[in-house]
Amino acid sequence: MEKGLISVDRWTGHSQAYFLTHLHSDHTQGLSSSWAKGPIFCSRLTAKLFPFKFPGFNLSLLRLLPIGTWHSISLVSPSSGSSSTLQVMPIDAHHCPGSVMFLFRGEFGCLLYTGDFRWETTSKRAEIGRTMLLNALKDDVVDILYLDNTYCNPSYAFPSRAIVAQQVIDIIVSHPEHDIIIGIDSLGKEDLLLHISHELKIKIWVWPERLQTMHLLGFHDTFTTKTSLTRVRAVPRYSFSVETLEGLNTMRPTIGIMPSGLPWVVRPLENGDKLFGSLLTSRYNRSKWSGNGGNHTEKPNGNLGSVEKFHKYIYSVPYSDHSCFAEIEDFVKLVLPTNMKGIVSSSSCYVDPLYYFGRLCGAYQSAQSLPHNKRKERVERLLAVNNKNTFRCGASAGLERKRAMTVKVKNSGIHVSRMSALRRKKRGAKIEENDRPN
DNA sequence: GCGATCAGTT
DNA sequence: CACAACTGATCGC
Repeated sequence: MEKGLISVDRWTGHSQAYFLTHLHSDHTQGLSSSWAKGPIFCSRLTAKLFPFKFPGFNLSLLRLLPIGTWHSISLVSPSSGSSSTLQVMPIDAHHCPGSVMFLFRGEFGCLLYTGDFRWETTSKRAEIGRTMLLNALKDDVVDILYLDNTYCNPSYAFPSRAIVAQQVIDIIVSHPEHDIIIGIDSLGKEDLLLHISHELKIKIWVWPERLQTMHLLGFHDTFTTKTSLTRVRAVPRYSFSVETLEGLNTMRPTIGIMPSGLPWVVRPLENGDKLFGSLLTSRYNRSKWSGNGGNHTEKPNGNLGSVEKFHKYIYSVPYSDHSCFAEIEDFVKLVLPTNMKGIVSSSSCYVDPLYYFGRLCGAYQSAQSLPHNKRKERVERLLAVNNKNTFRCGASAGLERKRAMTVKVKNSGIHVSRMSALRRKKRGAKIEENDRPN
């Protein structure tokens, strides 16, 4: 079976060029310090952060692509030996530092791979990104849009990060005598922390490795590893728990703030436009929260909008680095691709973006009715993408995936996974199964 | 030691 | 219940 000439966020196969959208670990599975299969194309900031994540990596493999400009890459078809030129433009994805989308064009047509992205309409930076994309697309039709469909369901609605950042300020200001703990990952949410620091004129504690990352990002004055300098600390999300907060509160009054992409599901039939979400595990829900009567229902901060207090020490705020449904819709309307695919299929509930946005695709009907779309097949032979979205597997893996295949629920657009819980994790089995003629 | 896979965490 | 992102154990080489 012919392998893809290029790979996006996919590191286990063999390609001639590899593209990295950003440095979160679910996009670098298979990448390591000793990985050396070929050139990696990424943004300048990702390249700067790269050696910190993969010390000892052969940096001569990295190819920096300035954002917003086209670059040509020569590829050679392994089967025919003929060479072709691929053009690629990285575009700011507004997901985390260094994150980009990749716009490709070549003999195969025009592809846009968003990686993880947030498409806010309010900020200056978002406006620049929108203009950049429109300029890049002005002479092209996107044949296939590979879309971050993490929250591709109208149930997912949350405000812009700027609004939520202000909500976080309100929480902190309303607790002047408390220490503040904020859960973050190894990359991302820097803008939130900078906003807090700027508004409240305080430094923010981070753990030592995170301080190094902050320095690499160019933030030299805002962050500290000295706890005595500030009451606001950003801690690893995996060390942020109810138990942690309860332990801290035996020493000093402390509240936790979790900026989370957890589902902020609109429940129109319940409490009007109130937003609900949860950062609590089911274990905790059963064992402690429900047993603690009434505490979580008090609303000491009536003006916090969708902020939800789940625990006497913990606030969850809908600060998401992925696009909400309305933003995905805006994006699709802007790009108007001929066809599209979701790149996230790890959930037990996969929503095909075509269900919601298919009518926006110019050639959607014809693409669906044609038994063989030659152009699409050419495209798919060229491009191998990450394991959330693999189009190519060996024959035996293909058989396995037949068994684990998803089932399309008629008229719902929701594919209910039949994978066992064991096999459910990020197998990327869903997308191409529905594209292949049987 | 390394990569792949799985289990488990918030 | 759910998510994205992450850590850590284990296994085969």
